[in-house]
Amino acid sequence: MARPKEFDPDHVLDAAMNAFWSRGYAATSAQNLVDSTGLGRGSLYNAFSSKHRLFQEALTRYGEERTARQEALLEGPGTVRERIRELLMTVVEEESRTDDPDDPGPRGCLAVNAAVELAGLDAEITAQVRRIFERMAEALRAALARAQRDGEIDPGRDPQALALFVLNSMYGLRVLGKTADRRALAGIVDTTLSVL
Amino acid sequence: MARPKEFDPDHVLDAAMNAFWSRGYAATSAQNLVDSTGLGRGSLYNAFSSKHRLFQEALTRYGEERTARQEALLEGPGTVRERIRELLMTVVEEESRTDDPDDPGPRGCLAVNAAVELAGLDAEITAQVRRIFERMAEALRAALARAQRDGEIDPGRDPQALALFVLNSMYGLRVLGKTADRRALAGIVDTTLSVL
DNA sequence: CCCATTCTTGACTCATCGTTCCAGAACCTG
DNA sequence: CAGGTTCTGGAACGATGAGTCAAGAATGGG
Repeated sequence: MARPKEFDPDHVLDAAMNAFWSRGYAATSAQNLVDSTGLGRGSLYNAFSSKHRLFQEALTRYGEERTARQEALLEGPGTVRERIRELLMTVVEEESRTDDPDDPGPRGCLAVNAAVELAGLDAEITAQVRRIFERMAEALRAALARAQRDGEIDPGRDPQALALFVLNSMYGLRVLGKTADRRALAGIVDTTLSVL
Repeated sequence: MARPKEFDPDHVLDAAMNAFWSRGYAATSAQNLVDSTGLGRGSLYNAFSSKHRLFQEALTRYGEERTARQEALLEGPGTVRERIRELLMTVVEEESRTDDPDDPGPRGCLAVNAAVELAGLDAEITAQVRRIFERMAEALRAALARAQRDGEIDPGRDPQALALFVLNSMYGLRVLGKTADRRALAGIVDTTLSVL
């Protein structure tokens, strides 16, 4: 009934997501998005209406992907402590700066970046970020509650409080990762885990 | 010998600092800076050369002020645990969102905001941020080492590692503060302090 | 009290911003 | 294979970005 799209919307969203992830929202121009997605301006605006909406869709996609992956990681085999250590060490690896001077450095977490850049300035995006944060907190809470049932962790502790504590450490790593080296970050992971 | 400046550079820097703090670097326009400082465009550029340099000077001023205040807080009376609790609870208060819908929400920490927005894209600012982070870590390390000498904390622990852990929690609060409420943040502070 | 110097004001430059528009191409249904 | 519809590529739009500049005003040393 009409001409079909020539692009895969998910690929385009991935490309846009990477552009926003590397530069941030404000510093990513429509031209950058045209270049990185390969679409023409018309197609891009026809499909996504505006830079703002494109960012929202990219952030949603990021949130789905990430939280799903991290939920799977937490539900994997081994003790919950081991699972949480792996979760945090994945962040450490992602944030570790290399010695290559051409390396643009770690990109952090798109949701954290969006929170810092846009929370308070953009209610919609703030709400999206909150949903992502809450979903991650819930995944951690469930894992910790499981550890309590299994006798791995003191059942007297508040699993929700512990979950927020771990999440807080994780987001701290996203910030300190901008300047700290891998050893320092790994030490923080050790100290964080000593609470559990 | 020449016409004297009609403005106080420190006041102007404070005004610019607040503008950048509220909106971020990229989203703060030269016009915003003209409006918030009250200077004419010419005077602003004559005194600070460029938006980038103005940001650097504002960030430097922020770093001096903040680290000095936090060093003083850590060196104050009482146990080091109490001092660190007060430091973290100050952050919690700063980041606590009110129920007022007109409240633009917490602004976070300018150094953390700069790290997230600009690290990897701007080597000079990344270096400045690193200096601020390291100075805060050192202040914490000194306080923790003092607590060890005083028998308040197990002298077997690595004070540098503990300092980075506390700093990491603090920067995590700057992120989670964008969406979490005061109770959640206060709980994170409690859990963080349970390590010491 | 004049002159070299620096500061102030705001109009101006020109590049780039996000977005719109349009002419042609591609498709599906009938 | 005609007609209705949507997609494509890129030119064009008005607005705004960062930064410049020129003309006048304020200063203090000679």
